[in-house]
Amino acid sequence: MLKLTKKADYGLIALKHLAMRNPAETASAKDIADAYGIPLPLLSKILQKLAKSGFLRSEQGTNGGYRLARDPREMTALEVIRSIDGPIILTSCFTEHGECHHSGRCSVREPLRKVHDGILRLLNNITIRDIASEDMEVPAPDVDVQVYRLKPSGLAAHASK
Amino acid sequence: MLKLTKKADYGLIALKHLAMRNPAETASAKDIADAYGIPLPLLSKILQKLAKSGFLRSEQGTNGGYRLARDPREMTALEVIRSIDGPIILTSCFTEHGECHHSGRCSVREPLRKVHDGILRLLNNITIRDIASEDMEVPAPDVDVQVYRLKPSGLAAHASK
DNA sequence: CGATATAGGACCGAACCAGTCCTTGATTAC
DNA sequence: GTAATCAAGGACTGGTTCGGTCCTATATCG
Repeated sequence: MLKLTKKADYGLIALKHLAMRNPAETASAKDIADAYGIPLPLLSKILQKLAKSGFLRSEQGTNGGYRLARDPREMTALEVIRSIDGPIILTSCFTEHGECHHSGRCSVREPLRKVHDGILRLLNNITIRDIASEDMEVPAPDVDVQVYRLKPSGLAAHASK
Repeated sequence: MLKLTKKADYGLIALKHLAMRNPAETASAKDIADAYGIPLPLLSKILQKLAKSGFLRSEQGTNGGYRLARDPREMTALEVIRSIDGPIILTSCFTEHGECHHSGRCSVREPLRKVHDGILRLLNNITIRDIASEDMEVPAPDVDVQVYRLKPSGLAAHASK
């Protein structure tokens, strides 16, 4: 039902945390876990993944921890989420490389691919730096270019379970 | 991992199917299930839900079945998905009504809300009619307004599990 | 009546998510 | 050298959700 995993959340939180600090100092997994109430062993694995994916540089030993490996402006939410959760697949009809195993029968594949690409684009246009900058009141321009043509009931409507 | 459920897929497929037929005739759940290889009892419940949500009108008895209850231009993918899968919540930090139970600690809530709204907008801008029109090569204009500013590696990159 | 429909409750296996536990190994402080 | 502090990573578990099946009840037409 179109939800991000908590791991992805935690990963973004951690990266934001690191992006807002002096890049010279490291923060340990425990520091971050404590700061946001995230279970330490869980966060550890997320940070390990982010390190392996090249977002973080890790330092072992006393006073070790993690620091950003790249400029936060060069880390998109899309990359981060993909590195933690794996590829984003809107519908099982296509993997990120395409191909539906249902052959030609899945008639909504192409329309949904548009949505899929739109979501990727959305996530790709948000960087860790955007997230770390406190005043997201003025969002990245091209994220909000689209006309907000919702009907009054649109977003407020709430489908009962 | 940001995936639509198969139920939502099936629901969209069914609505598209109905939208492309003569609105005077009904199609039974079995017809649709057979046409797309969807398990009948599963599809039945989806159609029931869609009927209860006002997308379909159902007719029981021999030669019964389903027909669209409204103009397909007035049914958005967002409404359909919500009616089948329930509310879309990008992150557990906020329900569709807002409110994070982690109080102030979840620092990425606001940035993610932008993504969340973007996705809703995306889905809200696609109608069943859009999906049913075969030539989606020319997509709804405001869905694709955004600049496609992906780095070369962007969409192709594939995060290993 | 009997065939064909929808309506809907109960149930089940598999997958995945979130989280825990435990061990290993590197680095620094003492 | 030893202890403390850190990351690395494998194994496991409880819970939830998803996808799907089964079965019964009810409505409608021939």
